[in-house]
Formats: sequence, C-alpha cells, structure tokens
Amino acid sequence: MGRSPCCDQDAGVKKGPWTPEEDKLLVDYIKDNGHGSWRCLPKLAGLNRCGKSCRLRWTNYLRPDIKRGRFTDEEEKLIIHLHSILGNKWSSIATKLPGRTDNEIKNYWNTHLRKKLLSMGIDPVTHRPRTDLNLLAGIPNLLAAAQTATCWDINALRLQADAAKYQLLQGLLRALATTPVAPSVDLMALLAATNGGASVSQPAGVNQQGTRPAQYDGLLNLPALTSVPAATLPAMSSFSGLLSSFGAGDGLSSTELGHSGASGSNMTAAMAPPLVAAKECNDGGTSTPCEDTPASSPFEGLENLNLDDEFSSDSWKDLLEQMSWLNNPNDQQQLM
DNA sequence: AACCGAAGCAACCGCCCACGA
DNA sequence: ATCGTGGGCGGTTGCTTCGGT
Repeated sequence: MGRSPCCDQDAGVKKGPWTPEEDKLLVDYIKDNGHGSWRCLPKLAGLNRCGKSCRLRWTNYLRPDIKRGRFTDEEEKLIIHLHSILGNKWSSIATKLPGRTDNEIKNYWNTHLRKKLLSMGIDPVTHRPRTDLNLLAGIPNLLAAAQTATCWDINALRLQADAAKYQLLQGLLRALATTPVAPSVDLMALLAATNGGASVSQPAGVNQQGTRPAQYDGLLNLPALTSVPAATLPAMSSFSGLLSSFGAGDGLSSTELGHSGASGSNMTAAMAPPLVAAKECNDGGTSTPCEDTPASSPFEGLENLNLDDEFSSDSWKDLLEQMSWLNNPNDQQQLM
C-alpha cells in the first residue's frame, strides 16, 4: 500500500510558522465545533493549511491544557526513568507527564537530557555506562565538579561517580576477558577484594590466572544505571555490591557470578580480539609493535579497589593511570 | 559592529498502523 | 482478504537566538 498524501498537495497550502491570526482561527473553530476530521478542518475553519499541520499545531501548542515553561527536576527524572524503560516512545512518556507533549519531551531529551546523561558517562540509548571509554577523559571534570559542588544534586554526582567507576571496572573486565596474555592480577582475588574482602567462590572451569574467563562475559552486559533508585546507590560500596544492586533487573545476579558452565554470552576465545600481544602502532603504513604496549596485563596491584573510595584514593589513581593507555581510538576499537 | 558556530525549538516529513468499506 | 484513508508517531530539518571572537 502506497503512502497517501496527508493533504491536497497542489492546493498551495501554507507552510512554516503559524501566525497569531491563524492560531485564533484554529482555536475558535475547534472551540465551537471540535476538530472532527482534520482533513476537512482547514477549509471549514478558513485556514490555508494542511489538516495535519492543524492537528500538530493544536496538539502541541494550542491545546488549553498545555503546560509551558521549564521542565522541573521531577519531570526530568521521570523522563529519564521512563525513557530507560520505554525508549523513544515519546507519546507513551508524554502520557505520564500531564500538560507536556511528546514533541516537547522529545526536543527536551535531544537538547538537554541526552547530553546530561552523556556527561555522566551514561549511554542515553541503553542507559548503561558508556562503552567507548571516553569517560576517562571526563574524570578530571568529574573530580573538579566534586570539589566545587555546592548546589549540585548530590545524588546526580554520586550516580556520575558510580557510573565512572562502573565504566572503568567494565573496561578492566573487558580487557581481562579478551587479553590473550594471562593477567598478572588474579581476577578472583580482585572480585573478592572489591567485595569488601569477602571470598567469592571460584566458578568451575576458571583457572587461577583468570585467562579468558568466559563465565564473566555476563559482566560485559551490565544493566541500566538510570533505572536504579537513587536510594540504592549508597549501598553500592563494592563491585559485587554494585552488581547485586542491579541484579533485580536485567543485569547480572549475584548467583551468576558463581555460575559454572556456558554463560549467555556468545563471545568466545577465538572471537576475542588480541588486545595486548598484537597491539600495534600504525606509523604510516607499516605496523610495528608499540613500545608503550604493556608486556602483560596493565592491571596490577588493584586488589584493594573499593567503590566507596574516592577517585583520589591510591587504588583508583593506579587504575586510572594504568587504564589510560586504553584511552585512544585504536585501543577502543579493540575493546568494542 | 560584524561574523560565525552552537544550541534550542517549532514545524514538517514520511512511515506505520488501525479501521472501515 | 484487500484496499483506501485518517491519524499517530519518531525522526529530521531549518529558522531563530545566543554567545564567543
């Protein structure tokens, strides 16, 4: 079935911004008669506009119940939360915000909220930590914001910091999962350490060196941050605590940490990109091994990581420093 | 003051689906 | 079951405003 024209194409209907006179004609007509058939409305109302244009003008701007003005913090939070659940279903989101139109919400999302989430290190599409590791470049700003925050929403700042740590750990685990070189840091020890020292039972089939821990592939598919109630964030004092906080949703449950056998991931050792050993510099046509390429795992001595620690703590400083070499496009490609 | 690029937003485009003939 | 139509929807465009140089 072909697309039908929305209006009489050769009638020379007016396009572009509406004038106050046109608005008045439309409002007066609908007040007296209702809109009825939008296609017939322009003619009956004395407007040289396409019916669709009239409908849009009415529903988005002239309806008496439209609420204008800035979005409140509560509305912002609700939009972000609903978007994490519904995606770009603007009309569905709009039904939960009385007086706001889908178009207004969509525009506000694209111009404000999307950027806000990006600046917090959260992917606005998936509501999960960004996977491009660009976050590393934003950490100095985050630290600066934390120093000077006065009226900043402290929950937003905490979420931002948690997202940054979450992202770094995700990058770390991704690297551990893909490196062909046995990392010198014991993954299980790291998990145990980030669990506040509690021991974590080792899944069957994982060697002590943690090489290619396919069972951990689930860690690379983490849940939406923005769906987490702010009240649970302070409880995320460790990496495993963070994971379990998200476990109620589509994320990794605590039991999955100890799950043996095949996980849901289809990533295999054969598919894993050679991250470290084959890391090469493109120096203008000839590929040569990078001199600054770590000979083994770049993640050493990180057993004491704790999500409650500030970025300025030694363990986080070490991680940031040791992961900084990942913060270039070539390496990011390897990690995707 | 003039220019330019970025940001914001109103409006349009075109695809899709429900519904009735 | 098929087709035509109306209307809803998400994506995109382009104009206006603003801030920096």
